[in-house]
Amino acid sequence: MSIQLPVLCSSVQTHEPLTAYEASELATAFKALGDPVRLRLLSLIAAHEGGEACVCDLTGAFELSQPTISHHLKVLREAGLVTSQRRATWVYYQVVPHRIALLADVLAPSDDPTTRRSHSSVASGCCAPVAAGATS
Amino acid sequence: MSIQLPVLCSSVQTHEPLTAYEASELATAFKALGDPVRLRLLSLIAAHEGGEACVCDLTGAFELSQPTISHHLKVLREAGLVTSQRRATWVYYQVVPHRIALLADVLAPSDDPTTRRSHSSVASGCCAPVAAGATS
DNA sequence: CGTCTATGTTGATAGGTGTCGATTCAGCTC
DNA sequence: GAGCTGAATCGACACCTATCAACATAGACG
Repeated sequence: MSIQLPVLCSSVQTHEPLTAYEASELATAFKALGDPVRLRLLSLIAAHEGGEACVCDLTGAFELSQPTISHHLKVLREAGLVTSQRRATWVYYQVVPHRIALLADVLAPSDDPTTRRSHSSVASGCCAPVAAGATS
Repeated sequence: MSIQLPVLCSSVQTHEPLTAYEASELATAFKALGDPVRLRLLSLIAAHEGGEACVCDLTGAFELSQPTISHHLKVLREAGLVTSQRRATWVYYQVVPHRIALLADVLAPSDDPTTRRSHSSVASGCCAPVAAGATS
């Protein structure tokens, strides 16, 4: 259900243009970010105590119905940007930091590789496809 | 015609959740990135000699009509991610590096502010709205 | 088991988006 | 000015998406 996002060697600002495949995978993630509600959901989850939040913590922040919030969370989940975890009656969502950091790296300028931010999973898996462990 | 993108103090991964306004402005930019064609256009322009490319350099890379490419370039331009410049018969597009770097910063983890990437215009204008000088 | 609460799913609908062909516009060259 | 080339715009169409109300599902609790 979730996509596989390749770890990239090229950045948007490198001399190596993105391949059609890379662009296609990345676009799915950026498209998920391309909605104000989902951006706020993401930051709300990250800002919430313990780095996780249940749906009931999130719906209150919007004047939207619960199914709509649930829909947006599904989009984020299928883009691999968050994971969900059921505990008792509640479903808790957490962000996937390395996934978001990967997107940041794609956008970051690459003219200064020495100071280039390196994130564990990103650095270790460069140029190799990495299965994104999203929720089942 | 172009949007104003505020320089943010909060990141997606901070304890400060995005405001509705910030999220709305950012979403416009991320939405522009949420299409594989536009992502490739962006990287093609950046990778092109001199950091700029005319439309005729770009259309050849896709099996899409010229109006379609022109449409995608317009979306990128209105999102403030590229600027255009007419020289003689040709129109040259260039990326707006600090704008893309700003998006990278929003996504980048903020738990380590000392190593946080700082880009000229971003760092200098923190928390103040910055007019994005896109093409007229 | 029945009920209650919290989430997810479905179906419907209005509006947005990507694409193209046809046309128009801008600037060069003759 | 006429004609040519590169690029933008327009109108139309198919497809996608955000949203809601209604319903279904999962687990807790009596």
